[in-house]
Amino acid sequence: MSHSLDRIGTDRPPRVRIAPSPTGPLHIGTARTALYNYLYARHMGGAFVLRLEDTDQARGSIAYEKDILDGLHWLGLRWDEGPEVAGEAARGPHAPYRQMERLPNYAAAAERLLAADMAYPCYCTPDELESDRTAQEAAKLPPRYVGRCATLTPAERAAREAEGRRGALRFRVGTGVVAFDDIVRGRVEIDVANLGGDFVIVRGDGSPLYNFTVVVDDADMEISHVIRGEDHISNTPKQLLIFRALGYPEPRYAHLPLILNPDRTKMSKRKSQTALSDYIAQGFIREALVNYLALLGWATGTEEEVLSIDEIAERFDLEAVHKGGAIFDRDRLEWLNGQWIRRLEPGDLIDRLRPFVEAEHVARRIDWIPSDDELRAFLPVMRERLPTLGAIGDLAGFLWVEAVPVDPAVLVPRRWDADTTRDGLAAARSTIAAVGEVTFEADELEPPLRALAEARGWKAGDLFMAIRVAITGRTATPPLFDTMVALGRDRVLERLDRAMAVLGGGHRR
RNA sequence: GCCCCCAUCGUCUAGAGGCCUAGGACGCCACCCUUUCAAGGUGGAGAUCAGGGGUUCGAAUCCCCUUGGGGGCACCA
Repeated sequence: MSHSLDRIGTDRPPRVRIAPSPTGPLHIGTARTALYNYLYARHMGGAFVLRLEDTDQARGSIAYEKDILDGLHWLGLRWDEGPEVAGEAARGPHAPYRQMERLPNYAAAAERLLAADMAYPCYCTPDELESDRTAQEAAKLPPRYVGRCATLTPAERAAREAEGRRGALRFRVGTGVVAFDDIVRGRVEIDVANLGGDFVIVRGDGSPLYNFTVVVDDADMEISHVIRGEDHISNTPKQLLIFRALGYPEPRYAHLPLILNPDRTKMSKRKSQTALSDYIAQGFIREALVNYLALLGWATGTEEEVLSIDEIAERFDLEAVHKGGAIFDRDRLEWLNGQWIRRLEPGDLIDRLRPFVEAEHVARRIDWIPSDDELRAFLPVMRERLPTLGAIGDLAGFLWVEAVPVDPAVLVPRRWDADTTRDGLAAARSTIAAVGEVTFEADELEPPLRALAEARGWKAGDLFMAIRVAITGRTATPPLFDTMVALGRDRVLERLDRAMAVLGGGHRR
């Protein structure tokens, strides 16, 4: 029994799948698993299937389903076969791709198992099960189903049914060792005795459970390679047993290392940001996320670091995937995000910035929304200063507000006092005012202002800093002259006046 | 408790017996560039390859043990 049946033809193009459960928003780990499946399919010229595992009706929701589908879409992971979405019909020869619509398949498979006595009805109550478990725990034994209903006679079953009890269906685990050759881990062997006894495959209410549906569906959909998280290793023998009981060929398995919290535990919502939608909302772009995720647990073997999804698919090799878990390193993600932002075409960057600019407006952090032309003009100095798209407000928000708050304490440069600052700003104002409205360019602003500083014996940096704070309200900004151009002559002069007013009276002369 | 898995700089990793006095990247530090902030460039600190035994002329790479870490043990997926 420890020998596998025929494998699905290894000579044919592989069929892989991602099978998310809509019980939460798309998790970054699920996203990576989906990506690896996608990459493997693309690399091998196989098919990437999407299946929704929605049998947990208590926890699942349509909102989560949408979040997951949108997220996968956003990442650019197009599935070759999958359920209907947003009015679009289901795609692929194995429809439906939603488990709640495949119930008859599970019922038929369950019937076969029951008829062959490879599964049996179990009438144990939750209370009985619970007390079994506590007793085992007290005796320091591993939790396991005691088999109370394993040998019920037809008469005994009938008696229970007559009492109105609805039996769950348990799969007979038997004895022996189940082994499989994992593509990333090599040979894995697990003694059936450690599976926790006969396990439930169909609930008392007739709904099927994960370890059962996954096998029925993977077999129906002719999935050849199951690429999933390492947390599924202990489920594999159970599933293999069902594949065999049903007479289905076994897929090959590849168990991916987990993505970890900084403390090396499995990445969780409690300790890390796990929802892909949160990363999207913060302004990470798909190119960076895909690039980062692909390189978390796998490497090209070369020193290439910044790669597009196509370049990655070209190089992808499941056998080179790591065995050890990897901590999610946000700093590295941000670096890659910056790399990719700088690689975007200007028009593309503007389109992607749009929602973030609008969000700033909605949050009333800016007074109006800049036009594409305004954004485009300032793009060259913005792009290398944006770690994420969401940083746009911090970086350039001062451009799109009526007035900027100026703190006199930061307005006065370190080496200057209030009087010098007032003088400097006044002098700068007339110098700037002298520059023509039409030809208000960075090239024309810098020389006269430098000359002014020199004539007055000021360090150019001090003068520039005072102007910077006066017109932006902050000490760290894009280059000053580009900033003045973006603001426009009138607004620069107006802000200088306002800043001088902030400094108050104390007329000197 | 039981079963399974894993183990190279702080982090992601290269490395598949001699090319390794262990390479790259992020982060960190310094310098350069520079009006601030970034970006970019150069350089630096940072790993007795978890520890101990073997095998071998030779081990980060193969084997064993120990230690450490993780995952799983549901009528969740």
